[in-house]
Amino acid sequence: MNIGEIARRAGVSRSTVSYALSGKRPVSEDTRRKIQQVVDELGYRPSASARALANGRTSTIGLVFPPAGNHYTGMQLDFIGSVVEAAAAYDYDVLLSPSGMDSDRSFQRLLGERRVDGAILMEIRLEDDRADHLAELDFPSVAIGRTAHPEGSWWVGLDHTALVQACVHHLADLGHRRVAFVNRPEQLLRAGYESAHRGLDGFTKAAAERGLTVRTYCCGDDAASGQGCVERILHDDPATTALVTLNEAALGGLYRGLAQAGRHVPRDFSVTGVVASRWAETVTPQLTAADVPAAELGRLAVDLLVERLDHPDAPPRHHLLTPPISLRASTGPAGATRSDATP
Amino acid sequence: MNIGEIARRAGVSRSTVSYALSGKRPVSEDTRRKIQQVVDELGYRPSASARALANGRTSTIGLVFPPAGNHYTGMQLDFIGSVVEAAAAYDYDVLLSPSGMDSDRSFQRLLGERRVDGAILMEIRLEDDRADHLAELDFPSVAIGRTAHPEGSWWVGLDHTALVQACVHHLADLGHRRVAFVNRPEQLLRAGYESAHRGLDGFTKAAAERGLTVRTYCCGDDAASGQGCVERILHDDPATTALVTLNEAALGGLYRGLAQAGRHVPRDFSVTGVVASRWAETVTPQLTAADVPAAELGRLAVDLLVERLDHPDAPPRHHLLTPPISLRASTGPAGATRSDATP
DNA sequence: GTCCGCCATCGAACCGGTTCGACGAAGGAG
DNA sequence: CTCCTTCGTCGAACCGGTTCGATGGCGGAC
Repeated sequence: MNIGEIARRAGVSRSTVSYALSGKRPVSEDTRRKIQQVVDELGYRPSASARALANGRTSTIGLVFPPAGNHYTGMQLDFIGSVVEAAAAYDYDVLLSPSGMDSDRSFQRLLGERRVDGAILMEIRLEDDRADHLAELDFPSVAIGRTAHPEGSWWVGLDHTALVQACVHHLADLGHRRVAFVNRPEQLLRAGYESAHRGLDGFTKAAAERGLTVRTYCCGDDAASGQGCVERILHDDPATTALVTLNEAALGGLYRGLAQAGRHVPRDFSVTGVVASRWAETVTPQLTAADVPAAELGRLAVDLLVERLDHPDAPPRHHLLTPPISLRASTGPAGATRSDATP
Repeated sequence: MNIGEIARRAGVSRSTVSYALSGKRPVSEDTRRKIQQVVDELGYRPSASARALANGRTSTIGLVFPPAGNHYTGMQLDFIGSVVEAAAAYDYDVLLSPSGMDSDRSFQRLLGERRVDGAILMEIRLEDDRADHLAELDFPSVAIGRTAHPEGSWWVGLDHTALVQACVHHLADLGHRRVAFVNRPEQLLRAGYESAHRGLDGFTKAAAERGLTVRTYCCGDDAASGQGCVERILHDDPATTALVTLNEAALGGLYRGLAQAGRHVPRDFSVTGVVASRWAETVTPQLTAADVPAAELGRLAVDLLVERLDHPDAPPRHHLLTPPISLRASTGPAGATRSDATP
């Protein structure tokens, strides 16, 4: 079942078989047919390991994501799916690598043992040692998200700052004056996760611009935390009439918390944020939100990585996406009937 | 940066380096130290491709899941995460393969090109050509789910029949007499997806046992379909007071449909089913459901696969899980106030 | 002092492909 | 008829590890 066996049965040399299959040198029509026939007969496929060893490319890309400790969110799922699909279109396989730190064993495997030709990094931090490490080695990679200093590197990302700003302006336009921000978990914020930081920046900036009274919260990635977070918000400032969130996984909990506090969405309270559309459509009322185009980001990341692999000297490229807010049903004008507004 | 370089710098032969690092033959303490020092200095790591070629094992397992066309559900995400994590603990990498059919290009890559040592199959069908193909080749694999004839093969799975039966009995015990079943999409049922079939069987069987009046529905994997499905249910039989579902992704839509029809959960209408706990807890009221232990299934699948790889002649093993129903807040006694019950 | 055995190390072959340089036959130009 | 190309094919080297059999040096037993 190796190339020598094919060569013998076809009555030619191993190199001829190789050339016939790769087309890298001309082979006479007769021999080509003969070889192809033997190959088809035996169902021969060249060994990926041998090929990788010989030409130094594995035809595999690594997808590096954080360890499972914190739950995966729906966004991450969509990324993974679209990356795999896009990679398959370019004839690349995808190797999953759960990796937190730079010194990580799994990360070392990918790079040190040369298991992959390139890597896609998820869940980028503003100061990201994995990204720094890859840049240092000049290892082909594309980040999903951008670090504090993205110059000279390849990435695709969402303009979280602008997105959250748009959410705040949307609420301010509706007349909301007291707004809360529900961020990702505190440990992620402290670790420097890009979306958490830039989202928070955008929130603070836009709130200042519009002269809003705001509070910001961190919230665990699950329903119970979301519910608790709403309780904190309404306890800290019962006059709050709206919130903006980046936290997809807490969304259901946020809604539950509001319902239990007797706040009707959107009549008494508006909710918006940055969330993948399939999750925005799951809650009732459906969430008015900047839809995260996770699948598109995944596809673009693969496009960029393949370009970088094909042209090692190409100048860095990136894509910064700013999807519009999809108006659904979770936001409305402030100052409608609210029980505790008229004591 | 290859083993020859290490050997030269340490003043020994390549084989000695190999033995020093693998420990497969004794090496004097002095040489071992010298070699280790050079290795550390240069940060040497043996090439995975070369090693795979030499000893015929890639230290990689393939995770085969259906193409992205149909959305991924939360369950699948949890599987992927836990499989990757469990595999890492055994020093295996995970290669993702989107694969529908047996003749699939991607599937051929995995097997034909020997990219992986073994495979884990997700989304098993009762008659599954991928599973048959693997069994025929005697290729080490573990299925998540079991085919119609699982004898002699390795698998982990959920007893969907028993789980759905438990749901039906729970509803019947509460006095519900007219119950609907919301299954996965019709195309998946027709394709023979195991969970859809066994779940339906369990539903039909238990309903007959308890003498219930039932209807069964297929429902797309998204919120809009769920909402539409509830409309169909209430149109077909307005006296329906409960439903059982396997369809995680439609859950939010089911709730919305009920709310829009003026049915309060759980006062007017009970909802239950088989759903991962994190999703059951997202909706309000939280779903009483048999919690799918996706992470545990993933881990067990890896355990079994590794065992099979280590002991090629071991007899087939499997794990059939039947998690209990978690009582939450979405079911209640039938026959409470219902507007259209008293015209 | 000689012989035996063990331990540590080495050299060579092998895994299964790719690729380069060379070589022989056929065909065209002179 | 010879010379020079061109085309198709072959053999050998190489990618970077692993593994087997062989070899050399040393110490202990007699």
